[in-house]
Formats: sequence, structure tokens, C-alpha cells
Amino acid sequence: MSDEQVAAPTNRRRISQRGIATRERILEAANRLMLVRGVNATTLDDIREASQTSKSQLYHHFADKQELVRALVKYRGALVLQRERAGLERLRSFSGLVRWRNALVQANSLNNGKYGCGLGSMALELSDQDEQARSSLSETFAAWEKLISDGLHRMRDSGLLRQDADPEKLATGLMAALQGGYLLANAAHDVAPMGVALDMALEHIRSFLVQPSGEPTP
Amino acid sequence: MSDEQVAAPTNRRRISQRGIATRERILEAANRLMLVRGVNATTLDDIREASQTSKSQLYHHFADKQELVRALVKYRGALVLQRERAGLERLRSFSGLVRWRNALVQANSLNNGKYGCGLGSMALELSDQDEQARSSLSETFAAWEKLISDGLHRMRDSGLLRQDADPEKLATGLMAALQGGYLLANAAHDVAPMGVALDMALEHIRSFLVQPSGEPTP
DNA sequence: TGCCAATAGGACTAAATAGTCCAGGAATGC
DNA sequence: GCATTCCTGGACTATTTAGTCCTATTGGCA
Repeated sequence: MSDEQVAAPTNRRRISQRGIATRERILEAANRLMLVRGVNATTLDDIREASQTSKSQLYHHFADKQELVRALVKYRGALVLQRERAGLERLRSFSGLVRWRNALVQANSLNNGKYGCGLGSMALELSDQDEQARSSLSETFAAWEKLISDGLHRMRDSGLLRQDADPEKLATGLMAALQGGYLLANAAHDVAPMGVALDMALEHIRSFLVQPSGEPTP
Repeated sequence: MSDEQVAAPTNRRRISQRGIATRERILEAANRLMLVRGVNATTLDDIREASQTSKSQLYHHFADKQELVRALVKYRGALVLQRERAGLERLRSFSGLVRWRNALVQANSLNNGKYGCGLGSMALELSDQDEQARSSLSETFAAWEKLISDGLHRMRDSGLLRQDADPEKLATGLMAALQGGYLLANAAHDVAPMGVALDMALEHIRSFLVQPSGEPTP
């Protein structure tokens, strides 16, 4: 309930609390439905019903479906970044990365690998269909990677990582492993490949530690 | 023209060459269109037009759109495996992996990262929508990974890889890096992240070489 | 309190799209 | 070469779905 700004409207009209709440309800419903069914397979009537609103409200808050989808891209991006910021902004050690990895794997295992990453699935579905959505998603991925690479920079600055470690490339590799892991887990309906993929990326990062220590990643 | 069996029909009816050719033409058009627009965003009329066929032919060869999509999943899977078999079945050295990586990156760079992997994009779009398609895709991924892990087994047996290398896990990690790389490249419309992701996976494999040798991956 | 814009409800329209049907032409087996 | 089955063309229907419109209600503000 602390994320009202996540759904902040962009227009200049006078706007009431009730209107904001409705808009939020629509986005929340779209988020839920489109995560499991995909964007194109979700109809506006589905969203209308799930959000307990009406057609006119949908079109009052969003010009058309495309604009709703674009708003959803931003909405989801803000949610993911909010969540990830919480988990990554104090990252200072390798074990912190392991905890981060475990949290993601555990969350995904709750639904047996289904649905995957909300951003990744939109990325494949929309990238070749809506340039604006694509670039918005691309920015979100970049911001997400930056959260990781910032942490790796801190680790390098504090002498944990060798100087020849490249935080940006390591972050990109980790993100690819994460997204690829989501994808394979989704296809297999089994979280295992996601764990394997993330472990590979973590091992790679570990190889840049100044003094390799600790157990192999679990 | 050596891939007629790729589109082999499954029914028991008497079937003519002409019928096979039409079916093939439909699948080929569906393949092309759905790669760039996605499955759900491609209509049967699009396919009818692109394949120079008629509605009745579509429904003569496929019960409905879902069955066409399922056939496409198999068709694409067969094409990918055919291509990958050619590139992987003689894999015996680390430099062979590097060549394989370069070929994939180069192919993807031709369209600036767009469209991604035909299997990966279907996986995210269909996995939560059509259980049959999902399991078919999952099998194809497994077969693809096996091509890789078989090669890694050969490398381990010949003493190139250390005994503690786990070919199956390494193959899963490599596949995740590949799919995640495709996804990020598609979102960014830039092939670079795909290269970084594959390099990470290759470095990881290289760390299991008995005597690390050669230049860093390009 | 009363005005006015924002919000809500929901029937309705238009367009897109999946799916059906039938009649005629082409292969194939006997 | 004839009958049977497959194959093709395209008009047609039914359904789904995006998008519109009109009326009623609510809430903020002078």
C-alpha cells in the first residue's frame, strides 16, 4: 500500500483519490492476468471483470490497450526495481549475492517455475511489436543491472573483487543467467535449471574474488 | 529441400505430394510470421496470405489454430535441432565451442538482436497457455542441451575437461546464458549482451579445462 | 449549497478473426 | 478409365474483442 506513486498518472486533469484508486486497480488486475496469460492473450474484458470496473473507466484512464500495456510495463518495472533495490542496495559481499540468488529461486519454486519473470516475458512478447514498450523495458533491465553492478563495484572497491573484474559485464552475465533460467524453468515447469544457471553465474563471479572462500554455492 | 520429414503429418489419411507441399508451405509461412510478430499476434489470415493458400486448406491440414501452433513448435524444434546437430555433433574441443558461440552471435547480429530464439520466444508465450506445446518445447530444449553435454562428455573422456566437471549442469548453464542473452539482446536491440552472456558461460566451462590455454574468449 | 468536472455503469457498434461449408478439380488405386 | 478420396478456392457465419456513447452519480470547490 506504499506504492501509490508506482501508478502515478501522467495527464494534467484534475484527479481524485477515487480515480487514482481505480487506475491502480486496473493496473493491478492487468498485471496479475497478463503475467499468467501473456499480454496478447488477455482481453480488456478480462481486465474489466477482474478489476471490478467498466469499459468507460478503462478508456477514461488509458487511451487504448496499447497505452495500458505501456503503463503496465512501467508499473511492473517500478515494482521489480523497488523489490530488487531492497535486496541489492546494501550488497557488499559474495554471501549477499548468494542470499539474493536463494530468494529468487525460492520465490520461483513456489509456482514450480511457472510464469517466469514479469519483465522477461513482456520483453519477448513486446520487443518486436511496440518500440516504446521495448525501450522502456530495456531501460528497466539496465537499471536492474546497475543495481547489481553497483554492488560489485563496492565489492571491488573494498578489495573483495580483483581489479580486473568488470562489474558491468559480470552484471550482464548474471542477468542473462537469471532470465535464461526463468525461461528454462518456465518451459520445464521446474525451478531446477534456474538454480543451475544462477550458480554458474555466481561461480563466475566468485572466480574474481581476491581470496576464493566459502562453500560452493548451494 | 531435404527437410520434408520436418513437416511430416501425423494423421492416417492417404496423402499426396501436393498436400505435403501445401502443409509445408503453411508451416513455413507460420514460422516466418510468428517469429517476428509472436504467436498470438499472428492471424490465420496473415498465414493464409503469406502461404498463398486458402482457409479450407488451413483447416484441412490443421484442426484449428492451436494445432497449427503445436505443429509449428515441432517444426521449429526440428529445424533448430537439425542446425545445432550440424554444429555440435563433432564438438571435441574448447575452440569448437568458441566457433559455435561466434556463429550464433554473428547470426543474431544480422538483425541487431531482434526476434531472438524461435524456441525461447515460443516458450515464454506458450508455456502457461498450452501444456502440450510447453512439454514439446521442454523436450526440444532437453535434446538441444544433450547435444552440448554430449560434446562436453567427449571432452571429459578425452582428458580435456577435469573429471569433476558436470557436463549436464554446464550445458544447462550455457543454454540459460544463450536464452537469456537472446532475451536481453532482443530487449536492447543490440547483440552485445548476448555475446557477454555466452562468454561468461564459456569462461565457466574453461575453468574446468585440465590445462587452461588459449586467449580469453573474443 | 450548488456548480462543474471527474468518475462510474453498461449497452451498443465496428472491426477483426476463428472457424464452416460446399462445389469443383486433381491424384491415386483398382 | 473410372470411382474414390484427397485437395483447393473462396464465400459465408459466428464469435470474440477493441473501442464508442450516453446517462447517471459522485466529490471537490466557490
